[in-house]
This record gives sequence, C-alpha cells and structure tokens, in this order.
Amino acid sequence: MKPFHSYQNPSLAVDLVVFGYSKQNLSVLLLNRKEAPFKDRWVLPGAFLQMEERFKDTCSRVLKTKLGMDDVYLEQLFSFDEPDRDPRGRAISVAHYALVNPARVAIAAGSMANDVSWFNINELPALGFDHDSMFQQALQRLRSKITYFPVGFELLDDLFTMPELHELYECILDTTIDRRNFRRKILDSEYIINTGKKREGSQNRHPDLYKFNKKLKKNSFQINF
Amino acid sequence: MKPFHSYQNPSLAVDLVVFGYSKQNLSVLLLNRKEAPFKDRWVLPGAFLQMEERFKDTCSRVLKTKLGMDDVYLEQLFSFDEPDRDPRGRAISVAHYALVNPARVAIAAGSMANDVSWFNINELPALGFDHDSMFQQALQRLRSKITYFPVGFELLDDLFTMPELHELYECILDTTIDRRNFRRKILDSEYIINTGKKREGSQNRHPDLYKFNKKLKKNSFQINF
DNA sequence: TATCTTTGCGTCAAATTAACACAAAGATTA
DNA sequence: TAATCTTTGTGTTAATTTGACGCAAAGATA
Repeated sequence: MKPFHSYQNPSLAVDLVVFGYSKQNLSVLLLNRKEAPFKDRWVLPGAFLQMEERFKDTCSRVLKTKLGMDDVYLEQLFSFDEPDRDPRGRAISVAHYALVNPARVAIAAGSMANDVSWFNINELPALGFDHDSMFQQALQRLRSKITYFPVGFELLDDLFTMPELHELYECILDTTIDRRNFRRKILDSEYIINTGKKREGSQNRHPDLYKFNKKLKKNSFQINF
Repeated sequence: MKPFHSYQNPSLAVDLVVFGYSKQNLSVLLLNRKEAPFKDRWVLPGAFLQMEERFKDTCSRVLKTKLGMDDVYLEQLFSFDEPDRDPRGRAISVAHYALVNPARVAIAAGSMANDVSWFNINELPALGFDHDSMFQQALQRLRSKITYFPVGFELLDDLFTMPELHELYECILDTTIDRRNFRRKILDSEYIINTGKKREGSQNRHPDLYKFNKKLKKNSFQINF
C-alpha cells in the first residue's frame, strides 16, 4: 500500500460559527484579521487541520486557545469547496457551529484579545472569505434544529424559567410565539422538568425554575411555532 | 502570502451513496474492491479529489466513469474524519448521496463492470472502511428529506401515478401510509400536477398520471406520515 | 389595602388528522 | 350481457391538535 501523503492535497481547515445568547440577544463571535488576505476584515474563527486531528479536535483547539472556551456544544455543518474561496490557494473548509452560554465563558471573554468580539446576528459586518454564506447556513440550521431537538439548553443556564426559554425561541426564530401555547407545547414534549424551585428577586410573580430532561426517551420531537 | 500546498495535508476523497428505486425496491449501488485494503469487500464508490475539482465534480466523475451515469441528483451529506478510517493513511472523506432512476441508467447498468451491483437496502453486506456508517446516515437523511422536500421525483419517471408515489414513500419510510390520506396531503402540498393522462395497460382502473410541479412557489413543505 | 405587572392554568372555536365508507373504472368471466 | 373482482378516485366523520384568548394567583409597590 502506498501512503497517501505523497500526493498533493488541498489544505483542510475548520471554521466556526459560535453562537451566544445573552440578554435576549443572539450573537456570533467574530475575529478581526490582522493579516492578508482580508486584513482588517471580520471573519469566523478557524484553523487548519493538523495531521493527527479530528475536526472536533481542531475546533476545540480554536475555542480553547483563541477564545478560552471549554466543553462547547459543537456540530458539523457543511464543507465548503469553491476552488477560489481562499486566495492563498486551494483550501477546503469544514464549517461547524457552536452554542455557548456567554456567562460561562465570561472570564475568557474578559481576557479575550481585543480583535475578538460578539456581534448581534442582525448587525453583522460583511465577512471575509465565504464566511457570510457559512453564517447564513449555520443560522438556518440552528433555526431548524431548535424545532425538533432540545438544543436551546446549551445557550441557557442549567436552571431557567419558562419566560426565558420562550424569549430564546422568539429570538432565534425571529417571530412572536404565544406565551401560553408555547408553554403547553414545550411541556407536552417532556424535555424540560419543573424543579419546584423559583427564581427569586424579580419584581413580580416569581417564575418556576426548569431544567433539561436528560433522560428523555424520544430523542427528537416536532414543534411548530 | 505563502501558498498552502507546501504543507502536508490529509488526503481528500468523496464517497457516494447512490440510491435507486425500482419495482418497489430501494437499492444502493456498491462496488467490489479488487485491491487492498478491504480486498473483495463491498464498498461505496468514491474517488480522491483532484486539485482543481469541487466535490460535485469528483462525484460526477465517479458517476460517469465508474457507473456511466449523467445528470444525477446529488447532495453533500457529511465529512468523515476518523484518523484511522483508512489504513493507508490519513484521509478525509466527504460523503454524498445520489438519487437515480435505474431505468434511465439502464444502458449504463448493462455495460456496468461486474464488480458493481445494486443491493436492496435491507440486504446489504457489511461494507469496508466506515461505509456502513455513511450509508446509515444517508438513509436517515433521505427519510427525513422526503417529508419536507419533493425529492422522490428523482427516483421516478417524469410521469408517475399516485399509487406509484405512494409506494415509493412507504418503501423509503418503511411504514404503511393510508392511501387516501396520503393522496390528500400530497395534493394539498401542490407539488404534483395531474396531467389528465392515464396510465394504460393495467388490469383494473387506469390511474391518473402526474408530473412534478417545477413552478412550486414554496420550496419546502411538511408532511407527517 | 389597592394597584400593577408577570406568571401559571384553563377554555373554546377552528383547523388538521386518522380512520373508514363508497362509488367509478377497467378487465375478466359466467 | 351481466356479474364479479380489483384498483383507483372521492367524500365523510370523529378525534386530535392548534391558535387565540380569558382569568386568577403571586409578588412588589404605592
């Protein structure tokens, strides 16, 4: 058997659409490039795959070293292959998206290099490379996924209230959803559990605190909003 | 700017899950390997990416040269990255799935090398490499896709009857669907058009012939069976 | 104690779905 | 020619789900 790596191959990279949710805002983490190509433009964080790495390893490396994040929900999105997508030469990129609770990476955020920044998804600058298209695809996937898989918990604290979950869905799906119908559908799906505790401190009635049901039997559902 | 290809990169390949539907049978096209590794085992057709090619170009090349097929519905599935997935060395594979009407590639099928064969999806041999997993993922994707996108037409003739479409759905989804409810939902979705013609020759009542509505406004729907 | 806002729970009409009945069409046969 | 058999097209109905609300309880403040 002849080993492969004697042949010439395209470069292989991963790029990351890191979503964060905080204060009724869905944001994406962008990096300001300091070198050509696309110098001074905002781009998605990414890195080239090292010979021994899986995609997730490379993603974790980027999340850890560039952004100071650990243990992040990660999903492969799509591989981008346009021959001219990188002016430096042929490069394939396997896009992923990540869901992050910014509160949990607050320390990292504080120590983040000043060339890294959160942008509200409705106020994104034009991105370098083909990263606009990656972002669009990631957003579409997130919107679709959240209607059939309990993925929102990655963006919230371990304990959360019904109004918080409701606002998250409205924000991600960019619609209004009747509060009471939302409650009914979510509860019917059985993917959250009422802890019996209540969130104190608010001015009005204290809402119940829920947690994610990790023992959910069915691993998918279908909710139409 | 330093060009990339001076670095060492993993090999990059595409592999293809080619689905064909014929006589109430959903099948996959497999290739019998003539060389190590996995000599004499059945595997998915695939090829290494050439430096100038897009994934779809490589797929088309495989479909054309190995299988004699043109103009095939093709969709990127997932990229497989386990470091040991190929004993010859580090190789990434971007899996795709294709939908084919075997009747349209009949000539090709006749001239097909004898190491290529259709297998009913319920009677697959154990495949080489990580191709079992690729196949499973492709089947799952097809089953999901067919419930919200008119993808079945790629597997049927231009004109088809309601019972034919019904059988296709039952076969792919591996369930029974009430014939009359199926008809109503499909017609409500407006993605097929009654041509007014009828399929002659059958013993009993001649069913109407339908065609795909290419001017469909909404580009997706949701049908639960 | 009255008021204000938020949260939890319930109601009801409208829409959708699942299950099923029945008649029309076409070939075969008595 | 009429009876029979099977398949296909159409319609009906009850059950379920959904969307659009009403209302009271909880908690803070005036």
